[in-house]
Amino acid sequence: MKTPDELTQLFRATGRKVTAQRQCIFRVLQGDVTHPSAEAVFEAARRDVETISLKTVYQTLNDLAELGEIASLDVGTGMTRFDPNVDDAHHHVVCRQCGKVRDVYADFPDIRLPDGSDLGFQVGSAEIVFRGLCAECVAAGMGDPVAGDHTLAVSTNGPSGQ
Amino acid sequence: MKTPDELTQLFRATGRKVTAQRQCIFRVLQGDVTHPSAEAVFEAARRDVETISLKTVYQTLNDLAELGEIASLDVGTGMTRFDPNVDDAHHHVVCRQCGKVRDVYADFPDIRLPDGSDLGFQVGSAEIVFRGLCAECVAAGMGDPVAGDHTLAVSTNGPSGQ
DNA sequence: TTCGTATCTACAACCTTTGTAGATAAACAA
DNA sequence: TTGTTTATCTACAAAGGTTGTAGATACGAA
Repeated sequence: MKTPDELTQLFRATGRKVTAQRQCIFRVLQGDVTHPSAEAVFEAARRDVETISLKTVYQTLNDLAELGEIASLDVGTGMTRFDPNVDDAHHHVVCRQCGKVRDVYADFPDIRLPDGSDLGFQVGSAEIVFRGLCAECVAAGMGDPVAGDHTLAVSTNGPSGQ
Repeated sequence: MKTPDELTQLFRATGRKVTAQRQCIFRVLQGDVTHPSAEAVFEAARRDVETISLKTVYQTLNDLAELGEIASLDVGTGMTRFDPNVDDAHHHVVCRQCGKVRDVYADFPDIRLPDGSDLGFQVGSAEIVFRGLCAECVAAGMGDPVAGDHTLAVSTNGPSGQ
């Protein structure tokens, strides 16, 4: 994701207006590695701009995703998560217990559909989601990292796949 | 997934009752490779049992998932998809345009988090989702298989990951 | 400063999924 | 077969996340 200043320019250049609410969201996202939900961005932004509305957060996040400045991913935690990191190809690891999401910087050059197994699909990208328990949930004795493999998900909305 | 008869026995053995509605759902799922949504199962089941309710479909699908007979996956199409195939380890390919989901039977033995990149996570499983355009959408001229990589997702709810 | 227009907030609606209540029917024993 | 228990059924409403609408506001260029 670009810096708040660069995003300001980008928004103006694309016919969008730059408001205090939007700049606040730019700052909130800057350097965030937690893949926050819209609600989480809302909570954080509200600490700066008390009157910001959830709708504005959704709108701005969707604009940023449309511009390719952030990626929206659905990792099965019930809500869309937003990833400001779109510059480096990466995958994700998700905690089955608390829903924590982190980037995985590892290259898997072999992830390619073998010829004949594409069922006619023109495949453009591949994503890997690792599932298990984060350190905190392990320490809390949440048990088997595989057990209860229920209702999970992954989905990206980056500029060009990853 | 087991056969409808085997599922009938399994349901009884686990203290569940077997109704005409449930057996209808068993039959609908049998051999289905489309990864139907609850709504799709509902539509199909209603052709057999006109009075079935959507709630019953959700209830039965959740029961089947709990028993490990089907997997629920969230591939970012907005609703949970259900996969009767839980016997073979596999991954998924998703059409960006129409939401079609198909199984991918390919083994990727290298999909493992390198030491030190797990961020403290105890990883139990990994899923790969391939995204692109299905043959029909390619024929319909839906364009770039990568463009508009918006709002996608993947999530399994199998018996023990994959 | 002025004006046109995008954005704001508040509120309601949407969609998928789940909870509740009373009616119904499966399972099992007699 | 009949009766009894109890899970399941349908219908309805509600939850949670997300998006549409309307009028008020404020950005940004002249």
